[in-house]
Amino acid sequence: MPKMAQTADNWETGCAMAQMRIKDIAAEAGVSPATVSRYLNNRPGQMTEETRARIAEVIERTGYRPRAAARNLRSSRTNLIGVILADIANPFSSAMLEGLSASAAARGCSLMTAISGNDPAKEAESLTRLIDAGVDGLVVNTCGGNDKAIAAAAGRLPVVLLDRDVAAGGVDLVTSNNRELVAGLVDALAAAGSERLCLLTEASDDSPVRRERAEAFADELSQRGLAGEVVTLVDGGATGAGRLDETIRGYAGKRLGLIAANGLVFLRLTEALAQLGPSLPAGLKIATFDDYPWNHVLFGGVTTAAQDTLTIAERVVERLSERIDVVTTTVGEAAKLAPKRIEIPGHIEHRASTSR
Amino acid sequence: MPKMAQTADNWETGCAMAQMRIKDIAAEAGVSPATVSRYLNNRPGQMTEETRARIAEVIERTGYRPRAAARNLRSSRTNLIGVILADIANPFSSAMLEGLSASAAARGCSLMTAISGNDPAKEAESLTRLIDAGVDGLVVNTCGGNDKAIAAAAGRLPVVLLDRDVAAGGVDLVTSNNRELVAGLVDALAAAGSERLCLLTEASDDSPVRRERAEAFADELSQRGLAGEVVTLVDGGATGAGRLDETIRGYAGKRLGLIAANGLVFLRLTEALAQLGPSLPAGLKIATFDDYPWNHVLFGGVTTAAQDTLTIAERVVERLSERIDVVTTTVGEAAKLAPKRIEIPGHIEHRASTSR
DNA sequence: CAGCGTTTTGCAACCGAGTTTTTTAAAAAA
DNA sequence: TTTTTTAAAAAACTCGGTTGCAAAACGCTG
Repeated sequence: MPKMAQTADNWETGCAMAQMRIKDIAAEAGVSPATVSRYLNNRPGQMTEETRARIAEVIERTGYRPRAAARNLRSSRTNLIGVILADIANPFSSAMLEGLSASAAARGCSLMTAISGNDPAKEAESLTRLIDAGVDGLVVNTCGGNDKAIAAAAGRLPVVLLDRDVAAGGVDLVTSNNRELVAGLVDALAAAGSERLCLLTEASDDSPVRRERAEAFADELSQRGLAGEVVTLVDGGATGAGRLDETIRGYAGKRLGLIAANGLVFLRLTEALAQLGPSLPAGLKIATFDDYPWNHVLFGGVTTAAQDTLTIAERVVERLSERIDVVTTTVGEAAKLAPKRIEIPGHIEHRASTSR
Repeated sequence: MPKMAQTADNWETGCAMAQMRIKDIAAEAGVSPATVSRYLNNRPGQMTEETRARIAEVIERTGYRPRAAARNLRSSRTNLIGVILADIANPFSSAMLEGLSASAAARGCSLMTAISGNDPAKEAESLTRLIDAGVDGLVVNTCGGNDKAIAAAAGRLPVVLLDRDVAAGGVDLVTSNNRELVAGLVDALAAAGSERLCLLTEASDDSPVRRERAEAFADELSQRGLAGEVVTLVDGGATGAGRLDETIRGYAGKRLGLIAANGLVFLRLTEALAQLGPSLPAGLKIATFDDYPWNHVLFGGVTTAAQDTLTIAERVVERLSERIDVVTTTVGEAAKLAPKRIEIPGHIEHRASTSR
């Protein structure tokens, strides 16, 4: 029987024994560190079943775990995915984080997260901090204002954008099919009898997503020959409530249909409508983006454009993995994968707020 | 002028230049790697102001960043904090994540996050995965069922529990002062004229937090001589709605006051009440834990026990840092810090639902 | 049993920064 | 000018796995 490795036993406490190194395992199993390493990584050179079993036994018994830092240094791979989120308070973001976490874990990766809170400076800082930490790739839900830095990062390591694109393009992007979702909501409102539609937006949101939704909205209206407009409901202070009142009163009794461009706008809309009563004014129909749990409850259920967050997350990680594999497999020059835009279809949850 | 280091320039693209190493910087600045290292870490040996400036210039110009993996290996410190969250959909968790992220960043640390989704198996897996990744410390918002594994982890590296304790104790815990919050809500309802109070709970939630709140509730009632009880509102399916109806009807007109033990329960409560009308039935007062954005909106505003998530997050990171410093500073035996329970006071948001 | 191909295994050189020790140079004192 | 004191920089070794190369062990055939 091979003698106990020096560092394995701690006579003092018996509990907090010193960390074992691969060479300790090797010594105890009577093989070389290289062999243990090959065992741990399933490397080409097959080893005797007997050797394999002996190593397995020692590792099992000692509870040995290889030190990640040493591994990273040699292989320059960390199995870490960096994630930068603009606004974690948004349920879309938290659902996304859960999905990313699961998809990454399924591939043996962990997530390093940073939250910019919609502050470009923080986002830039997170970008460098995560890259410095050595993440293998980055998922960025950008708040805007760092397009150049993000593009530069994408030139240095795999980057996949989440939901929001950068102006110049050229970086992988996974997003919902916003045009279809807008069409779906317009459908629902039109079917509910709305004659004039408003898309309610937020002044501070100048993201590509908002613009895409606004464009799609305008296109849908003209294609169907419907009347309507884009209204900035949320504009810093409480001015929005007045503006909404105006909008609603202006069209009172005229079969108005409202679409909240995101969850925050919907929240404000609800606030404003609450003064009018518990159920919707007669003839008023509403629908919203972002599937908050409260959408089931308010007004007896609000028709919602729901994004398929789980699939989006899965595809993000999948695409990132592709890029990571390419980078580690091929050499510099040939490692160019063409940027790709991936749209994941969402679906419309039809609820009471757009019933006839 | 010192000649360009070999790896610094890339004639091909000019953009993706090879990573520089500390020795390249040293060569270019005409000093030794050790000197650059001392510069980077502000080590004791003072160097000539001129040397310092030259190194700074080269680092600035080349955009050199030390490789974290190499650093980690040598120092066995990663500046990574592992975070395991039970349920990210809960706004408490997402707010906490934002706070932790900010507090950690302020200390130069990044967060590695894992989400258990209230699954003990996933939690256990996350525990080992994060520890294997080499985090300096762990923040755990446990879903339960892993008390032994968590205690064992706490014996190996700094661990601070968030909100939910483990049965055996012995691990640092940061939590809200739930007893005070319960007292505050009872106060608010009593002041609003409620004569009989119900604490509405969720059957599947068997956490120490729920138990603490239930106990505090019972204590408050007996101290004030108020009538009341704990009612399980949410119990898997829709049975809860019926149970609530029963409760409300049973006390109709008797000045009932309801407290939702958490946000999910409150959501179900809202659902059930929605059928009765937009505003609360006469004489019924409600209050809830968990400060969701919707609490401002529903019923004209719902009185809420709000936790001070930012402070909780800050104290968690602070405490974890203390432990990390102790571990890295002192040797094994002396590194025992007594476990500590830190309670952060929250506050009551008084809103329309408990007005007289 | 020699000869040859195949697998298993060990040696030793890494990865890149940090740290201790030694050497060299410069400044101060004699 | 020479010797002593002090500081700055170079060289050498460390951290703990990984990996190219080559030697050793093994199995098979003639």
